[in-house]
Amino acid sequence: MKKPAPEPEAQTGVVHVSDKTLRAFLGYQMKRTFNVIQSDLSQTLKPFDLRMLTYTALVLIVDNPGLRQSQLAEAMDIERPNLVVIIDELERRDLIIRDRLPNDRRAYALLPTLAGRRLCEKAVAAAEEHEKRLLRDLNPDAQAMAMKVMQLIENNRRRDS
Amino acid sequence: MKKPAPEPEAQTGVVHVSDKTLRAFLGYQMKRTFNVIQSDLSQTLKPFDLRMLTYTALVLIVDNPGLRQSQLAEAMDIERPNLVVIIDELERRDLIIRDRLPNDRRAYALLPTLAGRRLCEKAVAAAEEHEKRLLRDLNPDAQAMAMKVMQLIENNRRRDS
DNA sequence: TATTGTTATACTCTATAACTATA
DNA sequence: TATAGTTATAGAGTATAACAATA
Repeated sequence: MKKPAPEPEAQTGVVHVSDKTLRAFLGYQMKRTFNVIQSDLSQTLKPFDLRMLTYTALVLIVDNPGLRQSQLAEAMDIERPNLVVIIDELERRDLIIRDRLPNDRRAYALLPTLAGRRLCEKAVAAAEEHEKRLLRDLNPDAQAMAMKVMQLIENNRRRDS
Repeated sequence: MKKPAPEPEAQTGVVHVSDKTLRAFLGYQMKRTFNVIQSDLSQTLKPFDLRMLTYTALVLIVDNPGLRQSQLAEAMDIERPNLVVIIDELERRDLIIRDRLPNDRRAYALLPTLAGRRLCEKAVAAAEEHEKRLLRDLNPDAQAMAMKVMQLIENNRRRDS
């Protein structure tokens, strides 16, 4: 983070953020970085006709066959109503099925189809490439550290509201 | 990251993500973490009637008086049309002004008002508290490392598209 | 009475094309 | 012809309340 010349009406296109402000501004860098990951991943998943949300849902169902919608929504950190259309889409494309639980007929067990598993495998391989590209400058220690930092932040989530 | 028992139809509420999948899934943890930061910051900014976008714009204008809208949009990583309503709102609340540049009458210099500076100061102080809370388990080294990781990822953004 | 999935709905954020006024 | 800001608009993603079926 170099400091550009602080003339007020600079036409350079370089925007200055003071150290004080930046320190108080985790969300600023976080959002920029997430935008990069999100748009890169979207491009990567386009050939499979998957978005980040449908991809995430599919991966989690393949990894956790029998998952209920409410559990999946919690894992994806989205509200239950918003998951419905995602599951609808995956089911319409015969990538997963909703299987009524015999012991609780309110809920569905979400199961991947064979086609779902196959598409998932290909999409995960592509996503691995995408991540390798984005993380190419980072040694495994730095990657692990970044993961740990994110998990710690998540654990400090507000309990209220 | 402990491994929960991998029974397929677990009712435990714990969702399993295999190591292989997780490794290929930076966006998954990133999104969860960003959600936490975003919703916590939104709560924090509510008393000031600011959202993350209006807050970011205000901070950057206070730090870079005379900025043009196109520069600000680039800094915020959003499209120019989407910035207009944000600037409209800040101007309507007399937190900033649009000042025509005499040498290029197409563009505006964005300047904070006194009220804008004051609100910004208070909001930044609140945001600092918010960040301290989320980062309380992290030593400065880990924080700096996480920042560096995010910047490196951002620098690997796709050039195409 | 509580929970699962659902519908409807509203709001925010994002992305694109086309316009205006200036350069 | 190109650029800065704008308008209009469409599409994602998100959040909440209310409902039917089931527990």
